[in-house]
Amino acid sequence: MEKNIQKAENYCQQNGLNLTPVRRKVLEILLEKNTAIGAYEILDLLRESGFKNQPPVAYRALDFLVQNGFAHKIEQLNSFIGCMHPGKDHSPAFMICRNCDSVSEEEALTRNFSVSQIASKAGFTVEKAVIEARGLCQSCSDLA
Amino acid sequence: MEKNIQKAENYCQQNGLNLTPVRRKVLEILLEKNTAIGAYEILDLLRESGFKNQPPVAYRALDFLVQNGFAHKIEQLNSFIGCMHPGKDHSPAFMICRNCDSVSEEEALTRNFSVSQIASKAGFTVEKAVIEARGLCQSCSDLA
DNA sequence: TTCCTCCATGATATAACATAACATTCGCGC
DNA sequence: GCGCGAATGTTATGTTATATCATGGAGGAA
Repeated sequence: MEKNIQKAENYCQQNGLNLTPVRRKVLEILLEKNTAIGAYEILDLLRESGFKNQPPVAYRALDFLVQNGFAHKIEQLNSFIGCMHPGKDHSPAFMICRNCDSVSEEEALTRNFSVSQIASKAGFTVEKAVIEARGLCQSCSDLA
Repeated sequence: MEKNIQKAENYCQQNGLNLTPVRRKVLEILLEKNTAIGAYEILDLLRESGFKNQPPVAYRALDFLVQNGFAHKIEQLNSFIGCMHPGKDHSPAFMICRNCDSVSEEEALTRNFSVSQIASKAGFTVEKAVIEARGLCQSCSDLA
């Protein structure tokens, strides 16, 4: 995980972004889990680490992280997850396990899979696509 | 629109579902718009029609409608939209225009487009997929 | 009929998620 | 030092959603 933070810091330096202590801490929090975390849970963890804990603190940091590709919002869960490849242009699809709550990020931009293909039939220009699946992850299937 | 309500009523009768006055009214409200509507806006409209207007009233009706395929939740907007083909097994993709707020439903289940294809690579079993794109609709593109 | 049960609704309260608005601080270039 | 912009501090409030318990009404069984 520390490696990912390093990568984030490098990326920020190269791109004139300011990875301040709160932002960095939130990113750490996100990267430590493979589940999505709500803003208020993050807030609690921030407080434990001595940061201020009013809602805007978390939301601002999350905005920054999402904006710059270090995190994604999982719309179905109203929560957030760290991203392992910031900066890289990607169109993620999230797999949310209903059993263990794990969330995994897959690459959705393949020849066989493009929201834009569907959209273009309708004359729609896609700027951002949200793809989130619910179901059972590998491990939870194996247990069944 | 009245025709769609009719269809819904028939479908309910055939499937032992109870399209009560509130549920029917909420469905009417949803079908009258081509944008997504929030629960609290629905609540206001319900009150105007003489229904009770505590939050659970709207959420219960919406649960019923979503459960039975008469409506979908648009996760990015925390709001709801009526569905023109209840009962039919479908996997919708929504196109949300950032300019005019229209939301259109497209069919996502094609040979070329399956979340399950992506998921299966990861050993994930999809039970429900949410696909929502943001961008510009045809008419708004034309104006630009 | 009476009772029971199921389903839907009524009603109150509160939880969970998110942002508006304004004040303060601090680094940086002039 | 001063002005500026970016980030953070702070207070308040807005928005979305659910838990919980009470009530009512249709339909079946004894």
